[in-house]
Amino acid sequence: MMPFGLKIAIINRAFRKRLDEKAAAMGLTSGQLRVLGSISRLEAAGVDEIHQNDLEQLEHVTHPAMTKMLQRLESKGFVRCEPSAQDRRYKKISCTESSAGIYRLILEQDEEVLSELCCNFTEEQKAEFSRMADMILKNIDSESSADV
Amino acid sequence: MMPFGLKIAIINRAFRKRLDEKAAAMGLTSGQLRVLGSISRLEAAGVDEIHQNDLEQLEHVTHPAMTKMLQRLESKGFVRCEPSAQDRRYKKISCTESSAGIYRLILEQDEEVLSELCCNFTEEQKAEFSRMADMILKNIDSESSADV
DNA sequence: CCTAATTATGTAACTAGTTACTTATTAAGG
DNA sequence: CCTTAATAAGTAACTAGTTACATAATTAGG
Repeated sequence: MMPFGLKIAIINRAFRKRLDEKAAAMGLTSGQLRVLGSISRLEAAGVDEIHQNDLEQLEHVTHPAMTKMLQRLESKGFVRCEPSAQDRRYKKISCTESSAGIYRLILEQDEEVLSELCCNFTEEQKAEFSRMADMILKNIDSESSADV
Repeated sequence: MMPFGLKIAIINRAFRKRLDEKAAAMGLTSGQLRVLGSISRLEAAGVDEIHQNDLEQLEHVTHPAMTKMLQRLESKGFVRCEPSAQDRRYKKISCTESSAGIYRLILEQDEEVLSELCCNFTEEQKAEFSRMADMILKNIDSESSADV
């Protein structure tokens, strides 16, 4: 039997690959699209100032990973980074005009790829699968916030 | 709602992180452990000569990724690579004594991590989740083998 | 107040993945 | 046979992640 670690790695790679193909049309990678989506989501939620830290916690990535990701996105002109006025340690992050309406597109393409991978699922199975993924995420979140 | 691409990326990172902690005790990373497991699995299945190509197809990774992975594993002394006698293009790969009994350990630790992540699942839910992952893998496999 | 701890971010060096290109060996056709 | 195709593996340059360490700004204690 194939270990679960290998299964999830393969599924993750397959998802990324399919999304990369769609993202390339916008001059982006799947990872950049994902981060851009997270920024848009926080903006839509009404967060006044988005900081690098917020994105790291949301995506469960380390500081250096997000530092470099934002540097790439900034150099491509998709996000803007400016020092926060209140606390100069913080970096205030925002989407530029280039990435303004991109969020809906991201969600659409994400849903398309999921449907491709789950093409032999019933609607009920797809919903159940999504619920189970959320249960795992809840465990991961509670554990990482518990290590105070 | 969080896009599925982000969900699976987070779950994959969480799985890798937990497995990395266990693998570190053996001087390995989770990725190296995973590949070592795949080699052991092919050996146990009675494949006479394991080639780099076989591992790439099994793990759905590109040639250069596996080339470097095997170079790292070889330099650490966990695998042996020798040119095949039949066809000198092929590289014959085998586990060394250092990694002989490691397969059972890999499966145990994989199961442990899965149980941690699915701690709020019933046994039935865990089995159902595994079945669904297999269904997705089947789609991925059939698609990649169809592009002849 | 001023030092010390905390916190946000940055940098270096590494593992792990990608695409694109090169090399070497075998297989196939004229 | 001998050239050409196909195939296995390697290399270069990049994205994306990790740990460990450095830097700068704010917060807290004495």
